[in-house]
Amino acid sequence: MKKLSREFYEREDALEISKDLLGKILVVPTENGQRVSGKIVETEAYLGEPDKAAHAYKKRRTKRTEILFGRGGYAYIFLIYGIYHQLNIAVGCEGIPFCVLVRGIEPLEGIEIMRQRRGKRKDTNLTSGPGKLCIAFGIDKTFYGEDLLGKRMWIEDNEEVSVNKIATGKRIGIDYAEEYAEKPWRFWVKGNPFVSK
DNA sequence: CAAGTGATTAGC
DNA sequence: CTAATCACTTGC
Repeated sequence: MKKLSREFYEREDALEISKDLLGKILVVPTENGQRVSGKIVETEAYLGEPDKAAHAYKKRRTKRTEILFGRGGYAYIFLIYGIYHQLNIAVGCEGIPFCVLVRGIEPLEGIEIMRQRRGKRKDTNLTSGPGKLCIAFGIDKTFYGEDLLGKRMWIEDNEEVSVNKIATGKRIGIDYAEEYAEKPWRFWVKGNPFVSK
């Protein structure tokens, strides 16, 4: 398996990238080098400048969103509701603050480790939500700004998800974004149990 | 269904 | 400086 290239992340179309990321493999090795990985089954796109739901709306540039303005292919981690981390991927070229939020992952390798980190729960509950998958993969804000072509975490290519298995819908939890709350910028793999509810 | 949680941001 | 806000999860 090979890592996705910088070019993959630096395309102009964040919606296209969001769709393409479905079915790809996120890998975050543990400290002793064991692979923990899973298939991405749910994503959301945030289009930066015009998108009221995005942190980088109107090119709002702060300490937190800074990474989005750099090149594509870097991890954008942030804390939400004081407790949970979320995994985003900064995409688009320098100066274009697009990002893709990873909301659902199907565990593949290192499932035992995920169980340990998540406590005793049903397997479908390990990674079926943005906060949960970060716990399962051990992602915290020390991963902020991590290069996805580096050694600490990356995404591997995998077979394409056929178009007729991809579902589209409104994004979650952004009711404040007015007309942008209705945009169908959320993508998931139809019928997959690891898609959040 | 409601509450908890604390970083981040915007507004004085 | 202070207050308001929030791209969620869990346990009642």
